[in-house]
Amino acid sequence: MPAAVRPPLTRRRAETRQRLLDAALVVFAHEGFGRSTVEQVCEQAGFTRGAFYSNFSSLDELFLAMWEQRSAQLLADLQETVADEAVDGIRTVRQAVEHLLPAVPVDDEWYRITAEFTAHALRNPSLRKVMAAREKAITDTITPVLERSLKGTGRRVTNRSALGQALIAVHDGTTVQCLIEPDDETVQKRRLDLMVHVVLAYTKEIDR
Amino acid sequence: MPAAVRPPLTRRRAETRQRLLDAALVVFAHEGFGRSTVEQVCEQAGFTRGAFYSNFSSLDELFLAMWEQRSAQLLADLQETVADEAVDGIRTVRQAVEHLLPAVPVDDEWYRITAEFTAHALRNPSLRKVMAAREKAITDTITPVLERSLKGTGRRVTNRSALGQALIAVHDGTTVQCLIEPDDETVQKRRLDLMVHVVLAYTKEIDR
DNA sequence: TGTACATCAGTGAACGCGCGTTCACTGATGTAC
DNA sequence: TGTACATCAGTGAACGCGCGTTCACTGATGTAC
Repeated sequence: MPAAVRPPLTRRRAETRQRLLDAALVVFAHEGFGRSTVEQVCEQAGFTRGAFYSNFSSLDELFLAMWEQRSAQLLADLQETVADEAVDGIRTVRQAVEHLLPAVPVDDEWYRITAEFTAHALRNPSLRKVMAAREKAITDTITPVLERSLKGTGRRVTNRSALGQALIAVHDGTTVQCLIEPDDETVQKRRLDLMVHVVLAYTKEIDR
Repeated sequence: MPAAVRPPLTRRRAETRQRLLDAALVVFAHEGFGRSTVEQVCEQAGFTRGAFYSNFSSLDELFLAMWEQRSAQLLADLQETVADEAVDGIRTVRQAVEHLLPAVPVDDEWYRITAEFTAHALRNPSLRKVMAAREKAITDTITPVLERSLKGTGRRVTNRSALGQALIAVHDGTTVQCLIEPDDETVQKRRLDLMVHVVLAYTKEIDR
């Protein structure tokens, strides 16, 4: 019972949309957004091109819808994964980072898409806003989770939003490095080290 | 007098190649690599399509050639800019970072291209190697320059290559943030802060 | 330095495919009685 | 619950454009004498 400003959106229609969104992820990751065609997306989804135009007005629109849905989903998954985990055993910042990092998967496919979306957003002011909003959402999700993990370490965050921003930058920057050299273990280790250093820099010991 | 394994490459030919490479930068930055066409590049360069095929076998090849040339050029420029500058006045790590950071311009156009090249490289193993090599070249250029700037600060680098890797990650990660929110000064300031923290983490005081 | 010739490099027309976009249509879904 | 009808949602054919790719050609460049 949607308080429809938009047309009611029947079940059939919602399913078609979703199949197109799912197909978009697969095709864009494989071909690259720029090289993808309406035809390819429809074939992947098992529809004819008419179905596409009945649901979206352009590939750009589909790309945006898919990216927003997917990144929201990733955040939700992250939160769910980490929310109920015990943090009792965590005594050091390194342990806290080791606890969180695996919850953010280094996903090849998704990263390709994000990189292209970023490039795309840099050409389009309204997409920049979408990306900026997404970044804020990530910070808002990550920081509380991190603070919870830090409880047993005797340290507290000194500047929440600066830490959030720093972690995103480091996360994104090191993700590329990990994906470019997937067999190099040092890259992975240094990624973790760097995050630990950053968390240390933006927290301080609680004086009692 | 090239020790030609490759055909001698006359001057005319070299100029045509270069004009195509320059045109590629403009067009790819504007349209995105995936959305660019041979026709557009040729028009920008002032040639017909035949000229393109006489010099490159595909847009992919042109993209790679352009990216390699450009990023080598950026590194060379960086080195030249910073090489002769005085570092006498530098007494703190913050000053050292403030000295270096402006030498690496935050270039919108170039970043778009790099982001797409990254996405592209993630689909293509031999391009991954190109990117990995590039990253090594960056580290090799940056680290000595940074060490020179650190002379007056009484600190020395503890792990060159880890620091190099960390700085690249932080640089790339924060560059996106700066480009996404170009009007937000905090983002810029925090970028600098983060770099300072990182340099501090990977250096230590010289004990005398 | 000038001329004749050979090779090279870019021209531009031609071909055909693939794709975006539209639209009359039909089968699926929902509603009223 | 069943039937008749209305609306909706995706089909698939059709159209045409833009582009990739080729190639016989011509004008530019280089070389030998």
